[in-house]
Amino acid sequence: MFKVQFAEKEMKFDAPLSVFDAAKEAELVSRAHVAAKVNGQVVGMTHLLQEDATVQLLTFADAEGRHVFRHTASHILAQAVKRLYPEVKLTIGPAIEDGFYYDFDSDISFGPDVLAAIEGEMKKIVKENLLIERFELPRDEAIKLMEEKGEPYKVQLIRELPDDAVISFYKQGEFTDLCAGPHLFSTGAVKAFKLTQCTGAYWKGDQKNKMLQRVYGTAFPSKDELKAHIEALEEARKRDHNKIGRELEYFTTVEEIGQGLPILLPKGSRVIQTLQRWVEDEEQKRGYLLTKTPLMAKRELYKISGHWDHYLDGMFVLGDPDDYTKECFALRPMTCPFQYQVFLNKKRSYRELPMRLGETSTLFRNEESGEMHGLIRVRQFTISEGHLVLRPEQLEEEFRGCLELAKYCLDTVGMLENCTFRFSQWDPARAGIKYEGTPEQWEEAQRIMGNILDNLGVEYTIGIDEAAFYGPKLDIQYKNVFGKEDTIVTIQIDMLLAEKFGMEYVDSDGQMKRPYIIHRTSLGCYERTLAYLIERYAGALPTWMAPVQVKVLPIGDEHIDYGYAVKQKLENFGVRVEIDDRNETIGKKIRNAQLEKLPYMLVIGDNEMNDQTVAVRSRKDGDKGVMSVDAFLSDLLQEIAEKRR
RNA sequence: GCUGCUAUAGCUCAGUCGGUAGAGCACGUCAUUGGUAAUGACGAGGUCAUCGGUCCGAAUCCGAUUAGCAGCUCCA
Repeated sequence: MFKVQFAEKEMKFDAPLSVFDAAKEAELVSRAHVAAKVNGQVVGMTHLLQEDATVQLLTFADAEGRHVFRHTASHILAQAVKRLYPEVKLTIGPAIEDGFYYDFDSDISFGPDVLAAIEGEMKKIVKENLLIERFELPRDEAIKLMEEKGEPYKVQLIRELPDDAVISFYKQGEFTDLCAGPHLFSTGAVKAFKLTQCTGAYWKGDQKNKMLQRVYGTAFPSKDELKAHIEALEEARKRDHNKIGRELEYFTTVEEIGQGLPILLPKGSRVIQTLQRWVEDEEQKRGYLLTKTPLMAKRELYKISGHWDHYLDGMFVLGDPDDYTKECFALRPMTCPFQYQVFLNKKRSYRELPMRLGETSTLFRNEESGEMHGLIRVRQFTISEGHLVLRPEQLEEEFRGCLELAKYCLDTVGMLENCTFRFSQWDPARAGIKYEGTPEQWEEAQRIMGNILDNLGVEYTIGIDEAAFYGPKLDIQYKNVFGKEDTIVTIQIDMLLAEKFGMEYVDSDGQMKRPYIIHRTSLGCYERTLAYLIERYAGALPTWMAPVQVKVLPIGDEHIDYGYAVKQKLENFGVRVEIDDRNETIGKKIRNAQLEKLPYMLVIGDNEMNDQTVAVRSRKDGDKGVMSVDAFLSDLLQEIAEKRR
């Protein structure tokens, strides 16, 4: 006799039975249940219960349930591929955030026609409603089975499993795959799926390995859900900054200038200027000292910092890096060693610390050709860079200040709610290769940072092997419309560079001490931020940062002079105004202004000119009625000052 | 850098079987003087990304390069 505790009720059983049967006995099971959690572990509905257990039934609405569902979809994909192309070798095929993929080693490339054929075969497999059975094998038999099936990658995976690993397989019809599972009960549940694309991906994610063919897909329990998902995806892609940023004339690129070197057009430049002035003012309020340091330096500087050894490939070098009979310069890929010179300018006292240095800093990084993406990944960019030189006891307080500033900036522009935090740590396996310093230094810095993050109540994930070569980071991450994540803000503790540059201060006891350094950004890279803002607001930026805030639309020629007078008045208060004095109908002018997504239109005709008023139309709410210029201006300035979203 | 896709007017895109290029928008001129998402007429605009090859003939087929897109890898 054993007890099974469901959320709703407790059941007692005499003989072992499956989760499905137990749930059936309890009258809890429905078609929607795709898997279960037994004592916290996700299992399939066929999992055998034979002792006391807590069982939570999972549906597609649960993240774990979705995962199981889509993992089965990936097996259906693999089965279809093997039916159509038996010579293709299987590798791995997990569920991911919005779907699943499977990597194949194949000589033929999976173009649209091939994907359509595979989808057709998958439909058949779903219709066949094959039962999915789990079985386990000892290692040698598992290897033998996969060798017989001609799956060398699977053999390799089995060989790499730890000694105590359970080696399980899942079989559906003629198809058997090495897999930890769990899976659905049968293939019939995968009612709606779509293969979305095929791309290359390295075996085991390593550039040195063979490139495989990765087929991406997504799956849902119903066609309606699939359709809704695809529509939502299309909707998101309409916000793609790379598309509307060009259409709305924020930026462009020119073949002759080169990859990763966008031209910021007047609108994009104005937004960045607005953000930059605001961030610089905000930093000034928070005690930052402004610096302006060179964009390049001799190779010797980067040798001291370690960049020459660690990141030469990523730098633009002017001259022959190996010819020591001549000077060799390199454009800067970061600001640290330049800004440190400010501290090093004279002997420093503990009384001067914390020293907060800020700079709107342009950097150059020679990214590989396939890495560039619109304004998000570029070769030249400008960041709100800063370095804080600290006494050790100031570290936590100053780290808090940096985090507060970053959160304030991200919140003000409306991005904070979609940010995630990543505690980026080193990988001891790459000590001495990617990372400098001793394990003791790393453990110390990571311990301090972990404590600070915990004390501040920051919810974070841990990213192993994501640290800088000189220390751990708190990276604030943001996703673009394709779901791809990049760092927008970073706060880093550096325990190495101060030593390399011989930075020290005279402490209260007269002893020379080594300072801690925080590297940080307030709003990150302006180009990247602009890209995310365009996507966040679908091009309709909040009034305070909109490149054009107001457009004056005179109805006829006789209203143009008054229009210019209104424009002038607003401009006197710093408002960014344009006037559309073309010989076009008012309908046309409104349409154009609406498509430009600017916040306010002021329509002026006889009535407004005679009464010294404006007819206000907002992009959001349409016609807002007639009001005096002063009343409009006063509301507008209020909105801008509050940085209303 | 790797895998796949793409490149025709400023923009969005047609262009059939290989026979020397077309629309809408934008732009210019003229007419029109208007009231909350497109007034009308006319006009100008292209070495079909670049270079090379096949062919009597290439926007079209092939190759390379450059640039753009998605993914992988990378991201101080």
